[in-house]
Amino acid sequence: MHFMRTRLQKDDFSEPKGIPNDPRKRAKYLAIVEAALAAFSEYGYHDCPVSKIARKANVADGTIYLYFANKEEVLISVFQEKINRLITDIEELTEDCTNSWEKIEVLVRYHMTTLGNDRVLANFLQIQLRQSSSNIRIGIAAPLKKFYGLIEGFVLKGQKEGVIDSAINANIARKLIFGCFDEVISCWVLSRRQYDVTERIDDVLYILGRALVVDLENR
Amino acid sequence: MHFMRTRLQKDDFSEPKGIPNDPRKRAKYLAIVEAALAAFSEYGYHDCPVSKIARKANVADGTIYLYFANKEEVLISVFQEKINRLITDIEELTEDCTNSWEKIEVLVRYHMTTLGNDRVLANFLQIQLRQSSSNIRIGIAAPLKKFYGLIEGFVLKGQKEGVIDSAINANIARKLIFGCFDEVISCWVLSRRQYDVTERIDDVLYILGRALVVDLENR
Amino acid sequence: MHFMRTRLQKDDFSEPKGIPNDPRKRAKYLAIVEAALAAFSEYGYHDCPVSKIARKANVADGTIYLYFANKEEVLISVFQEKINRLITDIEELTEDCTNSWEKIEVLVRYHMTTLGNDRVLANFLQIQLRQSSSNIRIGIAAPLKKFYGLIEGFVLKGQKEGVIDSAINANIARKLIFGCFDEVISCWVLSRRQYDVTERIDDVLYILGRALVVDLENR
Amino acid sequence: MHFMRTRLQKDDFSEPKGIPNDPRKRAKYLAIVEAALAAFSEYGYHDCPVSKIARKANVADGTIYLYFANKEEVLISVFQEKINRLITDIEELTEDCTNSWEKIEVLVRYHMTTLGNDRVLANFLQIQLRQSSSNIRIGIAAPLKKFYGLIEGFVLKGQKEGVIDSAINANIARKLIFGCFDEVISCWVLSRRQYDVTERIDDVLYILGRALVVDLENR
DNA sequence: TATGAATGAGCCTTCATTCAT
DNA sequence: TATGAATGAAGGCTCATTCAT
Repeated sequence: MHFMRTRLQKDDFSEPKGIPNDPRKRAKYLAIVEAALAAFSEYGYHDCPVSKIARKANVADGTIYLYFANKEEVLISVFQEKINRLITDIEELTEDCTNSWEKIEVLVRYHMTTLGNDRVLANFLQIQLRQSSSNIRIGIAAPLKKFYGLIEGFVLKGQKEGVIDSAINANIARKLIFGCFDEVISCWVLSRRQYDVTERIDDVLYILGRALVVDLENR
Repeated sequence: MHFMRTRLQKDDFSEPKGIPNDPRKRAKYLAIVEAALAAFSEYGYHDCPVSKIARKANVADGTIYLYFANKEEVLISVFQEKINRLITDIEELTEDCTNSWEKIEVLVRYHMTTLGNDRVLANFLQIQLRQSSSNIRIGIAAPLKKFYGLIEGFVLKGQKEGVIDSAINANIARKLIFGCFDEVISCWVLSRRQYDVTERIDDVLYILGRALVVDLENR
Repeated sequence: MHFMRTRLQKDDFSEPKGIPNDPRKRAKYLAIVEAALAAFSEYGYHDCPVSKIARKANVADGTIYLYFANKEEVLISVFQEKINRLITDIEELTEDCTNSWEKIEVLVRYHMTTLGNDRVLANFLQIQLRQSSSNIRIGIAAPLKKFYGLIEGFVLKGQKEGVIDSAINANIARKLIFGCFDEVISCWVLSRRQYDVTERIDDVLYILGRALVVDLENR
Repeated sequence: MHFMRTRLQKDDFSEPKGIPNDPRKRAKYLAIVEAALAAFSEYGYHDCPVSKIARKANVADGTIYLYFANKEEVLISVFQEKINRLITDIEELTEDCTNSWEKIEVLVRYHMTTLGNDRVLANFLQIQLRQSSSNIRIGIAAPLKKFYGLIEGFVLKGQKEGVIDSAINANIARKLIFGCFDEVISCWVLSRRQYDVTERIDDVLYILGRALVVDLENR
């Protein structure tokens, strides 16, 4: 039976298989995740047969289903792996910042540099991930919220610290920040022209600084 | 790069079907466009069979292909219809503005109000449209660029007028503006919680004003 | 714009699947070939859905596409299987002939007997195979040329041996021979009346002998 | 209802519309026949939509169905028009021949010259006509039989006259003659190489003469 | 009579998923 | 655990035919 084919028959009770603990399994799990990242980037989620992922991961098609419930879960897992890594890195990098605006600067700089130097990852996160059914959106929601929360936290903290204008709606600020670099990177990924997005980072930070930081001239 | 995945074996003899002039045909063309908008919003582009559009438009499946070359072209046409309408409306509404920042305010306000009051349209523009293959992205590029150009034009003009900080990269400003309301609306559409995005307009404009406008305190 | 007018510009990289070596696969490949032969004969190529072949072969529709690139390739493969068998058999049978006219006699006799005793095969080779698009004609060309070459080779050799009139254009002779038994068998297959074509073999050989053989009365 | 789509529902009682008497109608009938000849030759029967015929004939798609019951009948009518013309011409041309072998010579010469100078007609008669369902074969049978009868009549008469070997089975002789020039012309039509088939006529007649004519050396 | 827009049945093909080995 | 051959549902699209005008 092919019961995953239609949403209606979606087995709501299937627990997500999750990241295996056994290190050997974990290696194969990660191999599939990396292969999927590459394959989705190359072909696009909807035009990427599971068999392409399997081939890139050097496993049989069926093996995918020993590690993931279905194709959607593969996409979700790729996102989780990548976004969690981003979050961890940013948390680490921002530890030593003197104020929250600086943390935002570090975040934007790190995020844009990371994606700007990894077009495959950028393509996945900016483009392929959006090719999603509502199932996927649900699966993505939690880690994405965490990433959002990270940014919004910086804004709120910055407001408490007095570096960020308290009149700003922090949630909107988060959307401004995210929306801004998201748009910058998306345009870059989709552009035929080859240019270096990381060169845009200062421009982005300048405008975000204007938008957020109190007493701008004294920055 | 994944854009070139399919060679565009362009059928040299198929004239683009475009918008029919004959009013009776035009009516059916528009009926299909509206049906497709609704169907894509409801099911998502990839999970929406052409037959669903046909049913919503009260025509036979084959009739779709008298007006559109294929399913992709339907999506593109819906986008063109809608974005052109938005552009026209905004151009009209901004005619009387005294300065370019005001124009941006009108644009943001109008855009957010329009989508905020039409969840189906918002879902289509913010979510379904992004579910696109590279072909679709190409088809969408032109009118989208026009919309982008409208915003960027306001920014540039504002800089000449002295209302917008000339140190800002206008292109990045465009991405900030677009990225910001885009993110705000996307989150709203995807949110389970029912709230009124139009209530966020002032917050958005406040932060965009900070980001762009010169001499903010004296505004 | 009509980017995607046709689904697939035939994948130029798809290697012809060919006859599998793995004996288990080969068995299924042959099962499909036989099923296709029967199905094409029964319904005619253009009126024979792939699903009919699958059903006759006791496989799922999709399985056909694990062995053949498309429906056309199925037809081509059936032809290749059958014509190659004919060629091999004839080559073997004609080894011991004392002269080339005898070889032609054996060829005609064997061909007409084989088809005359296998109406399904005859129907396929004489009728269904001709229902072909130019793609199919191209796919068929090589083995057909081999069969033609076999006949023409006999004629040429016969002329050297002095059994066949050297004034004859060997290529025309090939067409005479082939055209003659081809026509005889085609008429038989299409005829409602049930008769035994093999009874016509001697008549065919008599007239071909007149046409080709030198010094007929002394044969 | 689309009841012609499947054979089962074929309306056996629909009388063939036949050639109209009204001269104005007859002109349009012939226009469609000529357009169909060209269209079938160009695209192949199965790859030729009725709309292509209509366009070539400068009529609306629906108009075809005022003159012909269905697409099959169009093909049949083209064949009838053409073969009847051939038969009439040959009957006329052979009137003055001194013996039946001469008549056969005239027939072969005329047939091969006509088709050899009209690749479109040749393509239709040799290739497209064979792309036929059994319905078409039935519709074609009568005029084809007449053509066959013409040839076979010449053979029988020639045998009575003593110019053609009486030991020959006249029916087989007919198949030899027809099969031979049929094969010659088919190969020519399908060949990429551009050559002049009419130059093969003498070769064909030489070999047919050997096959049929009594006392060849004294010819 | 002529038109051509509309119909909708039907088919080739893909590919997520399963399961025998 | 891993394999990969097999499955078969599903959908985009075509086109012969009809019928309202």
